[in-house]
Amino acid sequence: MSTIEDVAKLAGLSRTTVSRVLNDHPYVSDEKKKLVQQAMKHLGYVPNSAARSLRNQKTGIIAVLIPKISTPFFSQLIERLEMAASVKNYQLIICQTQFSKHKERSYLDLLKTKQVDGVIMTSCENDWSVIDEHLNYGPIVLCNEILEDGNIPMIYMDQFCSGYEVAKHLLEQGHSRIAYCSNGSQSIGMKARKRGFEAALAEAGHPFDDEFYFQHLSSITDGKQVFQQIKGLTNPPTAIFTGGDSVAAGLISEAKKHGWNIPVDLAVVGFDNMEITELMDPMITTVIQPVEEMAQKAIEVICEKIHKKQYRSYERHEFSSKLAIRESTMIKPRLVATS
Amino acid sequence: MSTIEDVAKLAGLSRTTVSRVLNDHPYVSDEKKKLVQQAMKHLGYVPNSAARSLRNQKTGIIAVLIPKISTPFFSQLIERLEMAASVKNYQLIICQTQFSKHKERSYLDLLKTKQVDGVIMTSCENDWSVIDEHLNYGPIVLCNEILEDGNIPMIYMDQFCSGYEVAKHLLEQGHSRIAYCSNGSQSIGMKARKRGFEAALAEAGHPFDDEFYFQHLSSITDGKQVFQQIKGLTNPPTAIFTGGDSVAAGLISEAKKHGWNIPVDLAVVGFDNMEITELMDPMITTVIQPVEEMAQKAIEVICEKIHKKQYRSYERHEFSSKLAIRESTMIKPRLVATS
DNA sequence: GTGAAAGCGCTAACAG
DNA sequence: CTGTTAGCGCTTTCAC
Repeated sequence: MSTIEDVAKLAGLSRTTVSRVLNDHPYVSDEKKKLVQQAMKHLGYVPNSAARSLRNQKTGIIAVLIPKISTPFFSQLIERLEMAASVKNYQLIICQTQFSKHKERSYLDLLKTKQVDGVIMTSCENDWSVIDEHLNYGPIVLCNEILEDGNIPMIYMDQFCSGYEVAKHLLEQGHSRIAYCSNGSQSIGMKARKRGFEAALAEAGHPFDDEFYFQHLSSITDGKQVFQQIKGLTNPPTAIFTGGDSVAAGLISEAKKHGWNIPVDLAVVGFDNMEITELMDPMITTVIQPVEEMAQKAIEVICEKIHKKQYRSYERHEFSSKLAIRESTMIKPRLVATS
Repeated sequence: MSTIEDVAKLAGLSRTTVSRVLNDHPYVSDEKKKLVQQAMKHLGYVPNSAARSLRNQKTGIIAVLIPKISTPFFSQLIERLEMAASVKNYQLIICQTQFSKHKERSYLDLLKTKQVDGVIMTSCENDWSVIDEHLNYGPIVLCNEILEDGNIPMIYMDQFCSGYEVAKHLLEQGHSRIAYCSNGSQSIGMKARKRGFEAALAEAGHPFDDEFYFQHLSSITDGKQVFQQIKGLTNPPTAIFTGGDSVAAGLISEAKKHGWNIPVDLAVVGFDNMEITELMDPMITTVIQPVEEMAQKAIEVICEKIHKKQYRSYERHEFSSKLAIRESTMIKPRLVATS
C-alpha cells in the first residue's frame, strides 16, 4: 500500500504538494500537478482514510439508529437516507437498537469515539438528558421522531393532520361509529395523531367513544385479534383506523374468513402504504408517509450541522402525509353476480 | 475531548501505562490500573477511533454491498448481518449499488482507502477480475451470490434443490403442466434453480415445456401480466412457480378478479416467504430462504479472513431452503356452502 | 512493572 | 508556487 510519501518521491516533489493536488488546492503549477497525478496513477495510490480522519477530525460517516431494519417503513427510510448521503459523499453506519435504551446509548457513543460525524435517530428510547450529553461531541438529528423541548433539529410528519384527514374521510363516507387503534407507543407523534383524529370527530359532532379504542396493535396477528373483539361487540363500529397496514391486512383477512364484506360491513384504513395494501382484496386505503422528503431533509440538516459545528438549535421540519383512498373504504355499486 | 495524554497526566503515569490498561495488557500493577481507571472515568475519556485505526491498521467496520435496501429479502439480510456483526463488535456500512457496475466498484474501493476491514457482497455486477484486484487490499465474501471460479468464500442457498423441491411438490399434487418464471437474472444461482426444476419434471416423465417459461418477472405488476398471458393460452398450465412472492401475489390477485379459483384452476408457488404470503387468500406456498444462517456464516467467515489476513481461498458454504406448503397449492375439500 | 520515543499517513501553518 | 516541520491520538518496541 503506497503512501503520500511514495508519491512525493516518485514525482520528485514534497508531500505537501501531493497533498495539495489531492485536495484541489490552488497555487499548484499545472506542470507539477500532472507529475503528481501520473505518480499517483502509477502507484495506484489511494489516500488512507484513517489518517485523514485523524488529521481532519472528521470521518465522512453518519450513524443511523433504527429500531428494526426489516420493518418496511424503516427499510424504505434507510434506502432514502443512503441515497441522499451518497450524493454528499457520506457513508452510513446502520445501528439496530431493537428498542433497547442501552444499545441506543452505546451507539450514541460513536460520537464520542469520533467514529462518526453525526447521528440520525429514527426513534428515541432515552431521555433528553442522554441526548443532550452527547451533543457535546457532535450533532444529533431526529428523523421520524419528536422529543419535547429538545434543542436539536427534528424532522417529522404532521401526525395530527394525518389523524384528522383519516377521520374526515371516514366521516364523509357516512360513518360515525369509528374505531381507533394505537400501537402502544406513547410518543408525541402518536398522541398528536389521536388528537387529530378526535378533533375531526368532535367537529362533526360525533365525539370519540373509548369503547372503540384498541391499543398495542402492530402485527398481522394483532389485526386478526382486533377483528374478534369487534365481532363480539353488541354495537360494533362501521369503520376502523388501524394505525398500521399489517394490522389492517390481518383484520381484513380475518373478517373475510368470517364472511364480512369490507368495506360494506366495516371500512378499514391502514398506515404506511406498504406493498400489501394494493394486493389485498379489497385494496387498502392508507396513509402515505413522505419518506423521501424526510430522508433528504435529515441528511441536508445533519450535513449543515457538521459543517457549522453548532450542534444545539431548535429546528422543526414538518412534512405532510397523503391519504391514498382505495377500496377498503369506498363502497362501490355491486356488480351483478352471474349465477 | 480528552486524550490518552490527559489521562496519563491526571493519573501521574505515562501514556504507555494508560494504553496498557485500555487494552487489557498484562504486567500492570493493580494499584496503577485503578489509578488509570479513575482518571479515565473522571475525564470521561473515550479512545479516538481514527487514531486507533491508523495505528492498528484496522477499523472494525465491514461494508455490505446491496443492490436495493428496501427489497424485503435484502432488508432481512441486512438485519441479520447487523445482528451478527454487532455480537463481534463490528459496525456495518451499508452501500446501495442499485445494480450499477460503477457504484459497486467505487464501494469496493473502500478496501483500498482502508475505510473498512472487509466487504460482503450480496450481489455482483462486475467481473471476477475486478473483485480479484481488490483482494489485494482486504477480504471479500459473497453472501447470496455465486461467481464461477472465484477463490473467495461464497455463502449461498442450494437453488438447484429449491427448484427441485418445488417441482416435486407440484408433481405430487398431480400437476404435470407446470409453468416456470424467472426474474431475468442469468446468475449461476438462477440457472441452478431452473435446472433443479427441470430435473424433477424430467424424472417424472413430464419434460419442461418452453411454452410455459416466462421471463423477466419480479414485481406485482409482472404477476398480473403473466396471468393475462396464461389466460390467453389455449391449453394453460395447471400450476406455476413464480420465482417470487410479489409475482405470485400479483398473479393471484388478478386471477381472482377474473373468477379463477386458486389453487383449483391454477396452483401457485412463490419465493422468499414475504409477509404477504400469509395474508393473501389463499395463503401462498413459498420457499423460505435461510437468511439468518447465511448472515451468520458470512460474518463468521469474513471475521476469520480479517483475522488471518489471508484473503484468497476457495470456500463454499451451502445452505438449504425450506418449502412452506400453504393453501395456494393444496386443494382442500370444499366447505358446504350455506345458502 | 513502567516509561521514552518513534511512527501509523495525512494536512496546515509558516517560511521562503 | 513549493518545501519544512509539527502534530492529530494511539500503540509498541526497546530500555530500564
